[in-house]
Amino acid sequence: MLKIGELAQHAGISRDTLRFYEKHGLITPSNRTDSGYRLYSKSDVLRISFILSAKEVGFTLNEIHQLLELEVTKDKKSCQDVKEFVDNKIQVVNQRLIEMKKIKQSLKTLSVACCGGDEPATHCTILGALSTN
Amino acid sequence: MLKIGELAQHAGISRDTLRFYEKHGLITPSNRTDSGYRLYSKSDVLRISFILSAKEVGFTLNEIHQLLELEVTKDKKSCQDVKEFVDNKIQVVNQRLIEMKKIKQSLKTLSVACCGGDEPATHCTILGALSTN
DNA sequence: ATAAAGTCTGGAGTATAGACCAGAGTCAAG
DNA sequence: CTTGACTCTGGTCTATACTCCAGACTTTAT
Repeated sequence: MLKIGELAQHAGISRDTLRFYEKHGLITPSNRTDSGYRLYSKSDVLRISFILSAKEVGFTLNEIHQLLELEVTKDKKSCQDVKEFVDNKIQVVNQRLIEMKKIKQSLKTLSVACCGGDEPATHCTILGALSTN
Repeated sequence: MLKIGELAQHAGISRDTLRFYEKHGLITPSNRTDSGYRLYSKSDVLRISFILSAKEVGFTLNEIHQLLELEVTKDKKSCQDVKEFVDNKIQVVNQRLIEMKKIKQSLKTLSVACCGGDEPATHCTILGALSTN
């Protein structure tokens, strides 16, 4: 079990951020010491790592909350509902992947095209790089 | 030349957002009518589309501003500086691509694993899907 | 010619995601 | 057994990226 400072350091975020996530229902420490210190388990660590990945990918904390709440319990929420929600998120991710590859290509063009040559200046701005792709 | 409302509709954003971007130096309409209405050219449209792509990819408006300002003029800013900046952004994009693919895999697992079967419940949450990847 | 729709500037308000601080209690080392 | 590092709660503050007026002017459609 990790104390808040340990988890924070491990995850590369601040203690305040962990408490902030807790206040917004994204994570609750598995235990507390008698004196009230938060104690985080391995699965808490996994959960935090998911939250950070999802954030990096562009999901809001609100969306991440929804993703974490998803549970196909077969009675509470129909499997189909979950599937729809998730498939929708997959579409979003796919769209972002496409955008990301476009941007990456432009950046690469910009990176290699302009150094040490008489490249036309049109390739030497991000917009120039964009329009040649 | 497009008026602000036309460009807004075309780009799928609001007029206010366009004015907001202008205020923050991301774009300036190529022209104005005599009465002061903004007029946007084709290259303005391209610029907006870049801004939106870059935003989707997770860059802040500030970073996008920097990207748009990049110009290898060989005297003002050394080519090497630009290259470093851009290569750094490429690294960021690459990292996000990795995270994105992880998340996508988890979502896919979640999408297919839980409907119509006696799948173990551990596969039916996002964290369950995550840990099996 | 007039009404509706669009645009202008300037400023205030909102949502998100934290960061920071105060005052009090807790723990670990010397 | 005290000192320094850590944690607690509750609250305020900040940056980012919009969003929404208000009041005035312009354009477009009938």
